[in-house]
Amino acid sequence: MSAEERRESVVRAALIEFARGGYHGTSTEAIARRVGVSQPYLFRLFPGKQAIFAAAAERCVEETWRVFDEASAGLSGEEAADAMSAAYMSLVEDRDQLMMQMQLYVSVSAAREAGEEDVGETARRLWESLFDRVRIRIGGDMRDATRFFAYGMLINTMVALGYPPEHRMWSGFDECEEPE
Amino acid sequence: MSAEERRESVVRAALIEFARGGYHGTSTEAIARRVGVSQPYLFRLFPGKQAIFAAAAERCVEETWRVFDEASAGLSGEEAADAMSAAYMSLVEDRDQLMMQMQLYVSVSAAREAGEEDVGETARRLWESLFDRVRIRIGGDMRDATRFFAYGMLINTMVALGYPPEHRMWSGFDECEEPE
DNA sequence: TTTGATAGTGATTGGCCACTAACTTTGAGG
DNA sequence: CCTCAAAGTTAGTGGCCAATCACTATCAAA
Repeated sequence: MSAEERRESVVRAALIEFARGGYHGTSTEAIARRVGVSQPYLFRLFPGKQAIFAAAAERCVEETWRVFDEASAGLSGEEAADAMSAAYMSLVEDRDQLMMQMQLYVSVSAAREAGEEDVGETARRLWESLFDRVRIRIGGDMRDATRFFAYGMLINTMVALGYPPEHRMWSGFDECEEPE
Repeated sequence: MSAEERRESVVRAALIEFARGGYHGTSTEAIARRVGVSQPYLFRLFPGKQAIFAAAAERCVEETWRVFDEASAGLSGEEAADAMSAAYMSLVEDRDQLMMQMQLYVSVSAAREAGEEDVGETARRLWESLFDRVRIRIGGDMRDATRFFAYGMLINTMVALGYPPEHRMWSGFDECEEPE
């Protein structure tokens, strides 16, 4: 397998492992095991653990946009917002995708603590790129976009806490999304 | 200083350190240093690192409720909601309080990975206790409470990402809170 | 002044983990 | 068949960290 293909599979594996364990709670050993490769080989493909995390984070955000983009293709305004809401709700099935998002957000403060300010800049760049693409798609209004992301962040939180879909804590979402 | 008083100061120090570094990114050494005590002594006051984290998490949630409770004392319905929104907005100044919340949420998935399912149960208990107290205070409606917490989670995220208060990313919040 | 309980420390240990170095395998092109 | 580069491994290192153990210091009551 070519180095480029390996890097791709490392990113996929890393996204899953980091999503579940967080940056410090995930060993490169665990990632390597999931890829099916020896642990030191990761360091031939990436300069270090940080770089693997960064690649997984970027992949996560791009993947999220891909889901939004597909769901709302050809739509705009409120229709696009509804389509993307429904798409995000279905992402609840994909815990890893959502948890990787949260891990990215919290990792910024840990990195700042360690003096790595550029982690924060990267994370904000990713956030804004997603935010603005969504905002444009639903009509450009800042408040609409903010509301959209607010519910998104609550969904992330409830998935993190492990609430099953039928739990009463999900019952307050029926105003923003009534699929059928 | 009595053991009980020491435990209290450990909880306060732990909240700050865990908020900034996350569970795995924070050493008991760092907590002890902040308390001004030797690292092994922590293990006389608490059975282990997990217990310190749990105590800090519980403290964090109770403190958040205290802020809400004070801000909305004697109010109800929309007035209470507005007062608590404003109070939460002012909590943005207290990064540690907000970040500890997020660390609690993401720690659940890491704990589940490690087979400690009771961490999730504890976290959900804390979440629901806060959620329901707020919900009652603002009138009891599930959708209102969900909206309230949705914006709260977005605020947490933006604080985590390190956006200063005057940044354009905060401009979408003016529908839910117009202080003066 | 002894006694005993409680507060607190220094030294250590065993385990994990990111990362390195040196070596082996594989396979496509001449 | 040979060669050489790229893919991949085994073995190891130094550092950190949670937890333990054995010890000291303080002080109030008998």
